[in-house]
Amino acid sequence: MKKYNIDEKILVFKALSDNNRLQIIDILSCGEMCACNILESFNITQPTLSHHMKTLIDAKLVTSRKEANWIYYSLNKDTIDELNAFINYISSSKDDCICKNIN
Amino acid sequence: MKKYNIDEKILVFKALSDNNRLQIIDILSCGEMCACNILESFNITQPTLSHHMKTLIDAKLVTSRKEANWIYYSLNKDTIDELNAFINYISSSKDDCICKNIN
DNA sequence: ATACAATATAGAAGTACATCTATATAGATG
DNA sequence: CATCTATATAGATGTACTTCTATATTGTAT
Repeated sequence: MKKYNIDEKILVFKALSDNNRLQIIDILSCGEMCACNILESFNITQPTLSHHMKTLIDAKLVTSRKEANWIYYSLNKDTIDELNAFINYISSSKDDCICKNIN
Repeated sequence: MKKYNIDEKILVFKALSDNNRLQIIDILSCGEMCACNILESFNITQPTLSHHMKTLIDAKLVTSRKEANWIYYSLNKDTIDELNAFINYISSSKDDCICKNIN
């Protein structure tokens, strides 16, 4: 796992471990959207949404852009691509695997 | 997200949100291994490992097989493939997206 | 049968997380 | 400048998670 920052990946997996946040990603898959529009789709309060958006941004799954009164969010496809690559990496046999040191 | 069981995916993401469990997956990527051998690679107690293995099995990321005194664990590649498919699905624009109902 | 070895379960302690209400901030508009 | 609108922060509460020690279970071997 040399070439990956595990702590970053854990942040990403944690961000994806919540139903509301998965739905937010689903919504953003169609394109950029502002917080107030996202909020309409959920039965959560505005501070709760704000908290979830922060979690997604900290995990770099989402980026934000301010325009006038609104903050527009969009998916960060690079992080998603990297996540897929990481999942394939840890689940595939490799030369620098810890298991080589067992026995 | 019609064709996916979100709760199952959340279980998988939670299972992957832990450094020890990611390392266990890394170790198992080389092939089947018994609990006692996995334990050697970690600074955790046997009950803690047992708990982590249960989490991985509940998420269907790992399967187990009993032989004599030992339980052998291996990766469930199907779950990993499905996870990659799911990540691609939620992050891609689609016809049944919730966002279609916004505005 | 008894003792041992591998793994699981119970229960406890501390930490992290999701959510809420109340309030603050920052920028736009009248 | 005062007000309104969109979003963020603070602080509280209840739940979930990680880890431990102690003990139980289950199967093997003497």
